[in-house]
Amino acid sequence: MAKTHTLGDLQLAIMRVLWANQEATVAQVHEALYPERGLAPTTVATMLVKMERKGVVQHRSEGRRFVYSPTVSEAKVQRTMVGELTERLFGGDVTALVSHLLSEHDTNADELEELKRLIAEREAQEV
Amino acid sequence: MAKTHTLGDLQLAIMRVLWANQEATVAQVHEALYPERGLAPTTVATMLVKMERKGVVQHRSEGRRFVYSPTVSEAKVQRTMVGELTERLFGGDVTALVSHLLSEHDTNADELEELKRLIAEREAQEV
DNA sequence: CTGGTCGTACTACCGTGGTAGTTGTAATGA
DNA sequence: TCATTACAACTACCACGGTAGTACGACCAG
Repeated sequence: MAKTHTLGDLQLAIMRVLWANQEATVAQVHEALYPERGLAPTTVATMLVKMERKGVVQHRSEGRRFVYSPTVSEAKVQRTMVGELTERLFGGDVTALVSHLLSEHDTNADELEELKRLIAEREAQEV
Repeated sequence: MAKTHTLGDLQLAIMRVLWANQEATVAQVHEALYPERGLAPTTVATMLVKMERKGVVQHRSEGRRFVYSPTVSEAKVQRTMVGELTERLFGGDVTALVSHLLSEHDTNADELEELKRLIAEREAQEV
């Protein structure tokens, strides 16, 4: 059931604005997204209503305006969505996903260094 | 608008059957998926029609039956979908995705070893 | 007081994934 | 030959992401 926290493209764009600002009015979100997307303000408002119904944002009234804030963290959304994709595409095998990233995405030397560092860091914690 | 190669859950399940068997009839796909999903045969057939319209499978007639085969590779679909997710969720930063995997997904020691091996392998090619 | 503007509420529409019933036809078996 | 069955074709729905117009109430400027 809990299809929760799987967001579409626009929804993620809106969340990014909210995550970056803690909270924002419809107008502010619209303003932030307009340059790349050129959406109508009502589109953003409608989407926010849908997102609230779904439980990923909430709002409070400030005068006539609604101030929206996220109710889920970026990390949680990432966890859910990456987990779902890993499950669907790699049968839940995380190393298969990383392996894929290494072979298909042309990872450069710097990135490889960075990855080694991340793993070493992780190993340190592990103990 | 090449939104191509972004597949839903059932579509991926169907593709996995086709990838595993090179080709399959509707009945064979249905048979393969029935245990976990309990779908009607017509559901599979309808989905295959939609997938063909979308260009990810093709079919040839064999007597009265249709034999479907994939027109895109698993690697290509993975590349597209992982790429999209990476873009949407991590602004295209692959190391951010891996970092996320390491911190949120509880990666065990064996997996870490495996990852180091993969990176070393990759580094060897790099030179 | 009154007209425009700001901003939410409501409604609508399209595309697509997912699910399946109904129908028509062709093959098959009694 | 005729009934049953196996299949594909067609049609229909729902949910949801995305997009936006219209309507209505509040608020501000003359």
